[in-house]
Amino acid sequence: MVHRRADVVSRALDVLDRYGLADLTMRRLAAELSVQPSALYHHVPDKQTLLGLVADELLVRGARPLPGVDAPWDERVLATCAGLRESVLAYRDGAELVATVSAFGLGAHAPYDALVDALDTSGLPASLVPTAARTLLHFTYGHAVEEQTHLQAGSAGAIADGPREGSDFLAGLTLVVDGIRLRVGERSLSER
Amino acid sequence: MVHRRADVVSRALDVLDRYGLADLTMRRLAAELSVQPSALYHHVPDKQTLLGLVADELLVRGARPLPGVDAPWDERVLATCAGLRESVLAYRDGAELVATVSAFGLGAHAPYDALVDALDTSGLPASLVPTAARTLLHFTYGHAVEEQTHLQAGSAGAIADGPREGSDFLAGLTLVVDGIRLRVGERSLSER
DNA sequence: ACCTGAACACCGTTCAAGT
DNA sequence: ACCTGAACACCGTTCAAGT
Repeated sequence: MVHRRADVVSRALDVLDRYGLADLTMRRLAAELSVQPSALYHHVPDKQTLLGLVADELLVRGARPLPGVDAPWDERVLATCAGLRESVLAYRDGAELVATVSAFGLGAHAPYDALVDALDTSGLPASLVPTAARTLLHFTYGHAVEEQTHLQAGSAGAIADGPREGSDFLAGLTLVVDGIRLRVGERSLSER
Repeated sequence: MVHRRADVVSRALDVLDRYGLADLTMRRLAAELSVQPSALYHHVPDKQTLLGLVADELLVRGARPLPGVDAPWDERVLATCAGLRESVLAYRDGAELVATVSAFGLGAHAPYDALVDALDTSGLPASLVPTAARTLLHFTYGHAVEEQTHLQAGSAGAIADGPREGSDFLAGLTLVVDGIRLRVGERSLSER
């Protein structure tokens, strides 16, 4: 059976969703493709790179139409973070995968770029835009990883824990970066 | 050579700092203690638990005197987050270890408890205190992991990247949780 | 171009047995 | 109580060789 890189990546995403990140091994993936483990290295240089590609594929599949560039900046920011959260929660261990890949710079650059793009029209000084974008990603990933950990623990019965409010995501979140208020969800931005 | 659990944990922390999280293996640690890998299971049920103990030991060693309970709540919050950041940055891969352990509920409960404690005196409605505490931890861990990734990449020469501003941590950060402003560094807290 | 087969250098964990 | 020795069931990756 002959495969291409895209087959390997989409099959890997499938394995991730069905068995989890810990079971997404090169050997498991190879077996799933009815191929020897070594054959994977014809399509991908190493596992690290593969995970980056899987994260990007996950994000592409979860992508929804975002507000246009003419929309208010805070709507764009909120839609980007909320969409990101929805995308990573849609796949088993998706939050951990994307957060890891992002931290190591192996992929998942699109959300950062989208945030920078939206923040560029916010009136926030350009020098603070990267910090603000990273702060929003920190919160979004951190929150999503925790949500997913508890959601999955609940369904697997691994951790016995109280129920979880799931709807507080970015609810009225305001970040102030160096004295600049950056409110998400209400479009206010005031200095000092 | 006879060991106790404390010896295993502190040696593990030593291996973490010298060789990194990826090289903190049961076999490596055993070799470091001049013992067979199986001997470790006399002191610790599994690796997961060990990592939790190592994270807690790291936090204990990095602990500094915090403002007392009579101090302003925002000073206490800021000191907790800043101290947490300092502690995890002081050990190689410390941020990743503590963040992971914390996400999986295997340890590192002290910072969360300290934040809840401080926020209890902030005037924030009690029902929002857990969310606020988790939000602050998300930001602190996310920021620290990213700082450390880039710091270590720079010193190892693995990733070539621009220089990094290191002093923007919690600088004027305000979080608004459900309409309640929670400003850190200036002790304001206003509703709506 | 795509894959096999075999090997290398590792993992975490278990368990009977020793002192 | 603390540890050894040996095994089990895995890893990621390389590389010569096949079609």
